[in-house]
This record gives sequence, structure tokens and C-alpha cells, in this order.
Amino acid sequence: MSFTYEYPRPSVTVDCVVFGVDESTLKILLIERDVEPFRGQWALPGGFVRLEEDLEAAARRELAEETGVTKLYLEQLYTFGGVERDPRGRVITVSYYALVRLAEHRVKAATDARDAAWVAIDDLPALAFDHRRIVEVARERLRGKVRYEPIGFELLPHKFTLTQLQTLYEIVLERSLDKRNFRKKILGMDLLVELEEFEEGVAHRAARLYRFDERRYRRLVKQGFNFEV
Amino acid sequence: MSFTYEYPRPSVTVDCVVFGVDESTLKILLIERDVEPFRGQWALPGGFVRLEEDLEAAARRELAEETGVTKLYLEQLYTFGGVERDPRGRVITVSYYALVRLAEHRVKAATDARDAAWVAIDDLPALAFDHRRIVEVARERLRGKVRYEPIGFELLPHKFTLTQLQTLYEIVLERSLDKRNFRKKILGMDLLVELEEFEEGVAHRAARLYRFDERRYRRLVKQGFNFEV
DNA sequence: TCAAAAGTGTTGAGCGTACACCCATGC
DNA sequence: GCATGGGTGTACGCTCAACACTTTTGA
Repeated sequence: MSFTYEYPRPSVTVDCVVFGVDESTLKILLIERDVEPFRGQWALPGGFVRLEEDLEAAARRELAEETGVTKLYLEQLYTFGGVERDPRGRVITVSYYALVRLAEHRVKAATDARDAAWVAIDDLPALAFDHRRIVEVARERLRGKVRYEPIGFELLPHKFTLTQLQTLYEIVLERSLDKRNFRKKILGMDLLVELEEFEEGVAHRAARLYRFDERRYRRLVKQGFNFEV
Repeated sequence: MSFTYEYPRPSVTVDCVVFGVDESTLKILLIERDVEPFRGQWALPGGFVRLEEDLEAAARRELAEETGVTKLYLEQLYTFGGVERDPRGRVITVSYYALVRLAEHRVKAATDARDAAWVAIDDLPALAFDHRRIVEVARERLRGKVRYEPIGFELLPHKFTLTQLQTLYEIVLERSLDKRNFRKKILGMDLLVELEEFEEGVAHRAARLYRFDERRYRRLVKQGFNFEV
């Protein structure tokens, strides 16, 4: 079967930069390509957009197919359309970035991918195409966005300690924060619910657990509240 | 001549939301379509991406062709790829937004356009496709970005008064600002050069003119400076 | 009892905000 | 001389940044 058009058309793909945080490192999800070009190299999960599916749907489908990751925070990042970015010809890529709770996502390789793995963002292998550049753009976007929207919680377990939250910000922002000031600020926003639960299995005083109150956040936003770290 | 592919491909277009400020109104540049679909309706300038040109180049070319506007601040906005957004079939649109000094851009219609005109953003006619939505997204982006990057100057003449600058911010941010505080803040950033020139032809005390010092701005940024209004 | 991290308050400086009057100019 | 906008200073409150010690717990 084939398709004929009056004018030439580019191919359109979606690629995803999926972020996860593991203890103290920012990681992204990569696949090892099992098809040409760049067979055997690491790349971002992604693939061709089908004519009958929306862009975001395509991104979610490819992620599920190649890595098994399904529910996640997903947002469009940027569209890369340089003429020479794919050896197969003109390919325009709409990129997305995603945030997941790493512990909840054991990955498994599948379609078009020999393998899928979480890799520390500061220790990436050579990537196929211009995927390195896409990762950089995604990282910058994350750094910018995490400060004025409460998306950081997407990277933590639903119940977390204040230290975990602070560490997360330190990792993403790449600088250290003052513990007292951080707690004052975060708790002052009145977005966290103090639980009657504590850490377990630690060899020191157990920290209290909190959860992010999405509902309350939305209510506050309507009243003009602005999240900011 | 025709082009045949093994899999179906979407068409890819670029569309531009070009902003200009006229005294006290935010305007955008529209064209009246001279081709189907939506012939005779107003729409954003834009068109199909050629295989041998980058996305941004395509945006600039279409703008020049349809409206005569050439030098401008241009930045990618968002990619719209809904399945049903174009009656001709699957069309993915990479949108851009642009800022121009309105006075310097007398527009003239051309290719594919009967007419081109500046239209107040609060008084838009019905637009073709989902262009209304694109305009909304662009406006939000402008509102957000103008506060932490000095792009507002792209909308003013090279030499401007502080009142013009303040009015610009009031228009874009849709709220009024305190004159003394605004001046203190802007002048305190040390980004404006005080000229020995003044307004002319006004029936009251003539205001001093300033210009934005791009060079100085870049130097400050390297030292960690953050623009913010 | 020791190690490890949890948890907590105060102070000073700088910044944002609110606010009102005199000045220069053209007509 | 009057109308119009240009231009300026101060005081208060709040937020941010810097900083160190005590408490709790498990091993």
C-alpha cells in the first residue's frame, strides 16, 4: 500500500524526555534502538505520528509501546524541524517531556527497542539524532517550570518527607537550599497536608510524611495565588 | 508531479501571530485568505513548510510573502496537531509569535492573501481554522514572557519615553502600574540609556527619550542578572 | 552513648508598595 | 494662566537570606 501527494511532505514524529528522580539523581528514560538508523544506539522513546491520532496521544502510545510507562504528567516541549536532523530525510519532531514517580515505573523494553533503561542525566551515552539537544532543552524547561508550578510533586511518591521534597528541588535546580527557609516557605503556602504517618526503617529520627493537596492548590490559584519556590 | 510514500503523512504548516502596539492597543497582523478553504475569511499569516527549509525560515518566508514584514523578533510558540483542525485533512501547524515595531511596518497584501491588516486583539473577526485558539495561546505566552525577558522593547520605537514603556506593559499585562515605582524599578536595572533628546510636538512638557542597551543587558545576564518587571 | 538526620526562631537588609505634589511646556 | 502630562521621595511592611542548636530515634 502507498500514499501519493501532489507536494512532498515531511514525516512527523514525537519524542519524549521522561524524567524520574532516584534518591539523589535526575534520570531520563532511554531506549536502545532495534531498527535502523542508529540501530543499537540509545535514543529517546518516540516514533511516527499516525494520521488518526492527536500528537499527545501519539506520545503516550509510543511510551507505552516502547517502555511500558503509562500514566504520567506530559507536556509539549518544542518542535525540532531542522532540515538535516534525520538521515532518512525530512523529519519534524514534536517533543514532549514527562514526569513520573520512578519507583512506580519498572520499565520493560518492547516494540522497536532492544532495551529500555533509566540513565542519570549527567552521565548520558551518545544519543541518536539530535536527541542530546532535545534533552538539554527539556532539562532547562524543567528547571524553569519547577519553580513556579507545583509539578515537582509528580516526581515524588504521593507521601513524602520535607527533606525528600527539598532534595528534589536541589537536584532539579542544581543548587542547595537552606533547610529552615525552605520549610518555612513551603509550609507557608498551605499546600501540603501533614499526615499522621512517618518514615520507616531509618536509623535515626523518622520524618513526618506529607502529601500535596491538588484540590487546595487549584482553589488557591483561582483566588490569584502564585506558587513559587 | 507527485510524491509517493509507504505510509501516509500529515501536511505541516507554520502560522504566525505577529504582535504590534499602536498607542494604546495591542494588535495582531491578519490576512484575508484568497484561497480555499475559508476563502474570504481572516486568518493568521502562514503556509506550508517546504522540504528544504527550516521551520523558522518557513515562518519568515510566509510572513514576507503574505504581508511584506521582514525583520522581526520571532519565537516558536506551540505545535497544534489535532486531528480535525483542518477540513483538507491532517494538518500539523507549528505556530510562531513575533513582535514588531508597528510604525516601521506598513503592511501590504500579496501571495494567497487579498488583504493584510492590523487588528485590535480585543476586537478580532471570526478567524479561519483554530486560529482563535492560537492567538489566545500566543497572548498568554506574551503576557508571561514580557515580565521576565526584555522583549517589550521589540514593540516600541528604538527611542521611547518612560511613559510609552509603562503603557506598553500596562497593555500587555492588562493592569495599571504605579508611575513612580515603575520608573524606579526600570531605571534601577541600569538597562536604559538616557538620551539628550526629547519628545517633540506635544502640548505639554516634553518627555526625555531613552533607548534599551542590549549589549549591557547581555553582559549583566552573564553575571547572573535577571530581568523582571 | 553515639551517629544521623529531624525539627525549629530570630534578626537585619533589601524590596515592593502605597501615596501626592511641584515642574515645565505649549497654547 | 491654564491644562496637560513629566518628573520626583519617603515610610512602612513584608519577604528573603543568613545562621546553630536541640531533639528524637535506632543501632
